[in-house]
Amino acid sequence: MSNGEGRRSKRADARRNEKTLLDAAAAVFVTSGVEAPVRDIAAKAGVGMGTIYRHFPTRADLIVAVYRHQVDACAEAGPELLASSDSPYEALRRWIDLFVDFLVTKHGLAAVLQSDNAGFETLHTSFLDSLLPVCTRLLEAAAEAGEIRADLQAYEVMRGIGNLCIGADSDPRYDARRLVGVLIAGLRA
Amino acid sequence: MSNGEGRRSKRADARRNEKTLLDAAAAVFVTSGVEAPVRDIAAKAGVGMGTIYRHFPTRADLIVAVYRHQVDACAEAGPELLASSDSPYEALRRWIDLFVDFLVTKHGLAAVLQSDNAGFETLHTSFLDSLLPVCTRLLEAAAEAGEIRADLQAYEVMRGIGNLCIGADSDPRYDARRLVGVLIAGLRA
Amino acid sequence: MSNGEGRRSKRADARRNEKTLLDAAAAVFVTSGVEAPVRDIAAKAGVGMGTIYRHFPTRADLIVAVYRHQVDACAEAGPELLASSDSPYEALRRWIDLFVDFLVTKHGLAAVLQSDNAGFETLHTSFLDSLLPVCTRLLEAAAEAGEIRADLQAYEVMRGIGNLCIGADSDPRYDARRLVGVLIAGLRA
Amino acid sequence: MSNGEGRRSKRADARRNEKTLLDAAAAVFVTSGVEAPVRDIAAKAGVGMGTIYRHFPTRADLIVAVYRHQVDACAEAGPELLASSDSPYEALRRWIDLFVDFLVTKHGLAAVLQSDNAGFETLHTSFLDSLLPVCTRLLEAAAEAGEIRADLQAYEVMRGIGNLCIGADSDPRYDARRLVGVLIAGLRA
DNA sequence: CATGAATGAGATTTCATTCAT
DNA sequence: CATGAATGAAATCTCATTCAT
Repeated sequence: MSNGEGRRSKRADARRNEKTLLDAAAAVFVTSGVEAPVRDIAAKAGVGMGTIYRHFPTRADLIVAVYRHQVDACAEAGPELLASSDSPYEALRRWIDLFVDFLVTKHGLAAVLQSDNAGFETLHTSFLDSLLPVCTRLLEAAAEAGEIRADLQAYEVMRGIGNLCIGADSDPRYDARRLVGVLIAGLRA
Repeated sequence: MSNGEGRRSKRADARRNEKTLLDAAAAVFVTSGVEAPVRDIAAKAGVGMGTIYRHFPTRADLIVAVYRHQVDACAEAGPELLASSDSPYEALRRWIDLFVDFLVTKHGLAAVLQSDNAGFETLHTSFLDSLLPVCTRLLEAAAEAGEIRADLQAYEVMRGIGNLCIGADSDPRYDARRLVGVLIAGLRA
Repeated sequence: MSNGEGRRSKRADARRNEKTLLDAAAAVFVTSGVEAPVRDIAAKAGVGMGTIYRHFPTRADLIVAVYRHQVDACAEAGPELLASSDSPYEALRRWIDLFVDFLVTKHGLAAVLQSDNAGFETLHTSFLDSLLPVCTRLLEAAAEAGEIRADLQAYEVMRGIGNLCIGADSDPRYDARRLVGVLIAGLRA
Repeated sequence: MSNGEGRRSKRADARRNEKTLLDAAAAVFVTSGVEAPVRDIAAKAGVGMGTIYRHFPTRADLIVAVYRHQVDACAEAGPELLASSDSPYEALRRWIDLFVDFLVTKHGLAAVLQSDNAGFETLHTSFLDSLLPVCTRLLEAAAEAGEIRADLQAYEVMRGIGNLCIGADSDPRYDARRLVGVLIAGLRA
């Protein structure tokens, strides 16, 4: 085996390894929530705990990586929805649906997103960096079209939606989607 | 000292002590949240941990006791507001303001209120028992007056409001009161 | 009420009180064993825990008092059995039956009787003071009659019997009476 | 270092550590009994408490491991004694000597062996699984040879012996070996 | 003298994080 | 670079014993 190939295969290995890790973490997050013991995730991935820590020094790093694709997809959907919807408000509504669908299926994610625990600062920031501009854009468009009030920051709206999604999966009497619908209705001018 | 007085003075003592406990717990809850270690609360009160357990066997019992008065006051304010407000919707709005004021000043309370942890079941139940009938009454009045949609359960509304209050005290960019206002606006028919 | 009467009735009260205590302790010992929490005994007696401690400073004192009558009765039965039995060995056998009957019906008593815990020293001593002379007498009589070996101390025999009774009530596969029978059979010359 | 070696050396390390643990536990058991606090055992071994729990999730697991070798040796000695002794009864007697020697030197072991505490169920079972068949075999052989009565179960006999050994080490006036001798003598037909 | 509230040591158990192999 | 054993701080809860009322 040549050095070049060796190096390349190592990189490939590392990528595969990281993929395994993220899949395992995602699976454990579904059943045990995003605060599941590191040991459980490592076990699911079939690696040592040290490997998790090497790739993702903090839990926030791991969570960010696990949901990176879905968050990016959500961010990217914003402009498309704005272009394809009948109105900015409709685009906003549909985009928020996407965001809510994402959140309510992630056991415990909404909860850590608003956690004031210092360790989750990164997570908070990362999600907001991706989504806040999109949400801002949609809110501005709807506000400019006179469809909604103009005095609300995207940060507040997203945070509110995030909060409404907390614990949505463990209580059949509570329908986060419906309440978010009420909130969005409340934005109307 | 007669037996009667003796017994009474002991009870008075215990009551005084319980007051100390509740004050200490309230204080610790403010700084460390309602999930603060029992040891910390005991230390703050200047009592042994056993004393906490004697008075409040579970953490839920303690939290309920700490906030009992405020919850009751909130519950009692409902009918009064309904009688004194210009409209049922206005009464609802003002009552919810009270509820939100209560929640946002209780570090971590909103979070445990929606926790699916079995230990907090009592807490959950206790709060709902007091407040749900009041909220139901206000929602029905407003719905009957045609001011709001009639398809939302009080449970959902209260839970939504509770969720919006989570973490409200640790983030200056997030104003739970304002968002709850948006939610209430969204109830309009 | 005269002083004399007052004093006498107080003594009567104290006696009644102590009787209540012992009955309650006996009852709790039956269900929870002789190491039951002091609180439980006090509750059963309808008195404060301090009252228990006043009358019986150590647990051993309480246990001794609870079983005083039965131990005395057992001690007194010795000479009678010796007089009325066909042989000293037969008297010994029947006396040990009494002792075993006493022990196996006292949940946990046999266990604390051999405990090396300093607190139970009194208990140990008290029981032995009453019963050892009786047992010694019976063993000597049987030994002198040539029915059993003469090299065993009463202390050892009683302790052995006590040990064989440990846990006899919680295991249907173990019959302490039968094993004690084997032990007594083993004493034969 | 190859993977194979790396893995093997790690296991060797863990084994060494486990040995340290067992030695420490054995030492603490001698001085403080088999119910010594986990913290004490960890301290003696110079490890964290978590290490104990990792290797031996329950106290019963630890006790079983500490005495595994001796119990096995005792079990294995049974057939040998049967083959090498002058009579089955003699083999039984000598085997029971081994068992008693084992028990009386284990502070508190005999006591937990008959404890009805659920946590010690495993311990109880483990010991019986090893020793009961051996004892049964010896009793049957002696019974068939007409040397002892045939109506006693090995369980009862072992339990009785175990009981006789309780507290044997803390009382110079009590010689468990001698009393067990009496019990065994009592088995004679 | 009786009460029972209060004390607080002590035991168990979990899990994030480190680091020797 | 990976492993997972080890660490040990934290938190909970119990109950014998004391002592203010």
